[in-house]
Amino acid sequence: MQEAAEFKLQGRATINDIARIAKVSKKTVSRVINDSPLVKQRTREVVKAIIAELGYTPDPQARALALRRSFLVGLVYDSPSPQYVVNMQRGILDALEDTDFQLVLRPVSRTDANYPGRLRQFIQHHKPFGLILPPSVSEDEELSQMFRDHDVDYVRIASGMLDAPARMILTHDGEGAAQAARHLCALGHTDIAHIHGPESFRCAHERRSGFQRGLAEAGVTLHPELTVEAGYTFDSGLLAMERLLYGKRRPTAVFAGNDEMATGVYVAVRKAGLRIPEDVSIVGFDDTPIAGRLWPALTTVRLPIREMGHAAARLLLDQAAGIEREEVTSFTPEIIVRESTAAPLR
Amino acid sequence: MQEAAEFKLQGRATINDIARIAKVSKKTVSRVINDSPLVKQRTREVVKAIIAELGYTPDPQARALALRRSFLVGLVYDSPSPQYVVNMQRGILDALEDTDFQLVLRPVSRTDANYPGRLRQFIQHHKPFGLILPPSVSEDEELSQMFRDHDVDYVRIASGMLDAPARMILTHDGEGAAQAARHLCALGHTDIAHIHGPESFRCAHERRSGFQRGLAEAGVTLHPELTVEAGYTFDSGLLAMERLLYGKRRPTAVFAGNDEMATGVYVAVRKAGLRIPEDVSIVGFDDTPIAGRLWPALTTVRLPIREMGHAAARLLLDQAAGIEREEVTSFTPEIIVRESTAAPLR
DNA sequence: CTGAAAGCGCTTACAG
DNA sequence: CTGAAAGCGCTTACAG
Repeated sequence: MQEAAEFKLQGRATINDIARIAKVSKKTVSRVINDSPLVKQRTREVVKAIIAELGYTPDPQARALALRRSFLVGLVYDSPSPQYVVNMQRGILDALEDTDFQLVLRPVSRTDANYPGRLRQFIQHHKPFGLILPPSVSEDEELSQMFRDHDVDYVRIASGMLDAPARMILTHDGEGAAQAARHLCALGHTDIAHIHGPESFRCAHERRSGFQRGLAEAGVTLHPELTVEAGYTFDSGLLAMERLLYGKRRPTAVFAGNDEMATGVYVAVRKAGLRIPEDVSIVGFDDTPIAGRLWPALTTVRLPIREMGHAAARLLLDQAAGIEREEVTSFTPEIIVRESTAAPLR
Repeated sequence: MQEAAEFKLQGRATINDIARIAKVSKKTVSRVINDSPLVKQRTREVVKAIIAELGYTPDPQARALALRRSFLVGLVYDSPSPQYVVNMQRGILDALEDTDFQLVLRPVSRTDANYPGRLRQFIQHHKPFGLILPPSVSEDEELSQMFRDHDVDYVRIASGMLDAPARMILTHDGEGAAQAARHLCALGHTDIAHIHGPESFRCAHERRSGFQRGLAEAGVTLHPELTVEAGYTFDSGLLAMERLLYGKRRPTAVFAGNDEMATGVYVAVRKAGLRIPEDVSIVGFDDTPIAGRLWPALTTVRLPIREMGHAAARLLLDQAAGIEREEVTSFTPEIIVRESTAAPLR
């Protein structure tokens, strides 16, 4: 059996097969697999050649058991926008392709008081390799503390510097919002409204203050009665816009805190019998696929969500490889002018 | 140490802790965990009580190694519609919640000739508990054969009876398409176009033939020049509609094979300066979230995608539990009449 | 109905 | 630079 296996392997090869054929110990094979420097160059080459020849790949379950750490990367999200989630998934999968890591989905509800408890159970039980946290999950300090306590790697995607550079993907949401403001002011708008996301999302604040800053540069002020809070969802955007349309001063332009809400704004404007952009100009945020599918196509602030997901996963792989990282990875959004904005009719 | 652990466990409890405290062997604890009938009632109760008290849960990595099978459920998809994918994920996650199973994402490209090879590598390597296959991946016979050869459970979601009932979620796409036809005919349309999905998708055939059948009932025929193929994507839907609008006979109503393409149809109609539904009535298929976000809201054939995902995951859990299933699980779509359809102006 | 031993395929101190 | 032994936390025949 021992000898026969050298020629014909039943099933997949194991570390023992490699060791036997290479005439070294399993330990040495293990060292080669794990890129330990403590292996003689010649030995390493021989082992690698045999690994390649047999198409051997170490069993992830066995490694997980021995390392007390699985090869799962969890995406923990509570995003109300499905488009955001899909794009992020794509980016992460791009980075994880051809690695041993698998992406697992962990949607959570921050309104569920026990959501950190459920997550703790998940990490204790499945010992994920790492976690990726988009907003607003990324903004929960207690959660990150818990991950550190349990020694699990994570990357936070947020619009503020909440953590060490190696654990952060920083997005300059404020700058993107300021661009939206400059665009609308340049067109000549002065009665400008802003529908922002929920107070519980930090990026909602960033976008609002960036927008205000941009307006201020042009000498325009954001009136409180033209500033309304919504929930980053289609329905809440629609409702918020209806409130604005029937308020005492009707805006000629609206900046919605994300594309989902902007989509709701479209419907409210249409239902009121008004035209886009002639009667109302609309700007969104994110540039999710829906932006280009609307008619007229939505002018929006593009956040490269897929690339952000890719970068977050890369960061996790770097942490594992022990690569130190001093500079923070950051993304600055950029306005994409389409057809939903024009000069006001006056 | 041995004794101390009885009172204070460092880290999480293991099967050894349970066995020691219950004064039985690990094997007996293992039997209780795996619901073996070969345990005396009294013993089972004692062990279960201790498991509950310590909040013990068996380590998935260790079980995976011993069972040669992991606790991952893979979603293998090539759907061009992101909304479809998100809904399906939600349904699967609903069913997997509070189980040990994790959902992993395996997007594939059927145009990549080596895609079965990549999947084989995944199943050999990660030994997933089971796979869920929505269209069009579900329609690949060779793939299913490979899964059977490798002894991995799977569930196919398709519009035809391609497999054993225990491995199928059947959708009656043809019936849904027939409803769309009846709806348009009842409104008085006779010049009706159909933009169908790619020939490589079985459901595209089903929808087309069901639509034709529905039209035939009302004595309406589907003219070849009003039948065009597209790719189930927004862009392809837009292009297809433009071809129809500038063809020799302009339809008063269009049935698009999915909502994504219907969204493209909206834009083509708008760009041509025509109104919805006055000049052109539009019907979609799927009832993804975008249907309700369009203006006017899209009349579409609702396929309960989330529920289908849930049912597929349930089927997988049933297979694992050894539950035999004779009847097939099936879903019949239903038309949701919204605002994008009306009588032709004539 | 129950248990002692061996094994799943890796890695981790510990020696040398 | 390399190896023999023990261990990660489970399950699987095999006995009794």
